[in-house]
Amino acid sequence: MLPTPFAEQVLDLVATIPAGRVLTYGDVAERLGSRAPRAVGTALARFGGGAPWWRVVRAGGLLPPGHEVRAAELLRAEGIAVIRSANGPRVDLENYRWRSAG
DNA sequence: AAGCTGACTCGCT
DNA sequence: GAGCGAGCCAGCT
Repeated sequence: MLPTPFAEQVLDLVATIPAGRVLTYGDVAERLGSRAPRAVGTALARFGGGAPWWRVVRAGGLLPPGHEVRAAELLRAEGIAVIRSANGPRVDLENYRWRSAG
């Protein structure tokens, strides 16, 4: 399967996220002028292999379902503190959320 | 063309 | 703070 144009946009943007910073699915979608965070997740699920998918987290800083452990390790390796909560591991968006345009 | 599914999000309890 | 339900968009069958 070839990446859809939307998926390519997602991968391209995710690739620009600096190490030590994170973005939410909603942020990625919004930066692409879209309102489909779910499509962002799908794109990373299918084609995220070559992109820093762990820098994309759910709203509230929650890690991607089914990839919490893997993402937590990679994030910690970049200096991002992963906090454990009942609903899953999460990062502090206030401190690590990436803002390239303010 | 119509319907189903999904690495989501927001509002309420 | 944590759990449940409805809403939205893009892709696939």
